[in-house]
Amino acid sequence: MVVNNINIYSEILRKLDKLYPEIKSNLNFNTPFEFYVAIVLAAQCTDEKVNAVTKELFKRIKSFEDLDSIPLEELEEAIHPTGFYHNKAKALKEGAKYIIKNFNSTLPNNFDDLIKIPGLGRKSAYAILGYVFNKSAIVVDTHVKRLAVRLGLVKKGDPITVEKEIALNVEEKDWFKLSYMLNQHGRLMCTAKNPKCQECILNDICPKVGISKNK
DNA sequence: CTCCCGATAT
DNA sequence: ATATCAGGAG
Repeated sequence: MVVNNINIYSEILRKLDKLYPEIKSNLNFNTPFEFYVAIVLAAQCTDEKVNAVTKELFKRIKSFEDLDSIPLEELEEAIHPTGFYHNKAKALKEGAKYIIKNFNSTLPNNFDDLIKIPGLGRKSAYAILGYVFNKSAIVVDTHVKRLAVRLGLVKKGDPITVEKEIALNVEEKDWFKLSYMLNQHGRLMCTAKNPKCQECILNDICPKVGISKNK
């Protein structure tokens, strides 16, 4: 523990907690199955676009069996606006098959099983653990990665480094909350382009204030 | 590392 | 016209 120095992690947690007191996914879902579909579609896509698509899609598919049996072309058409639709449709159907066969049609609640499912990488697996099963998880998406670099928490922004660094410096009970708050702050304030540094609650502890003025 | 897609910004 | 943004697979 550093004594004569502020802990940047507790400062971030304290400040961002005022802005984002409640953890709520930006993806709309009512069941574990729906979150699984939504998180696969969310790859390289905004949550808003995913929600626009799933609103209708969830009326037609309600289980991994439904997903397994829906014709590929029909699924591709339904998810088209989320981009990468060939990949995603294939991933969803292969994932559904895998879950039916290996996990008795039930979404697993542990990382080692989730990461085996075709189409789920680390970010999606941890998002499922956090949002669906309320387990501790560090969800490192592009926003969390960007903020971790800008705030100087890591030098290298690859997701595993960010995960390790947060795990090392933050109590486990705050892992999911911290990654959630960094995600929200990245979406709303510390945007990729033209971050609003002047209005940012973290601008007193951020080494990168004014970044928008440069390239 | 490249490929996968498309909307929006510049 | 070209750049940027949003993960995973091979």
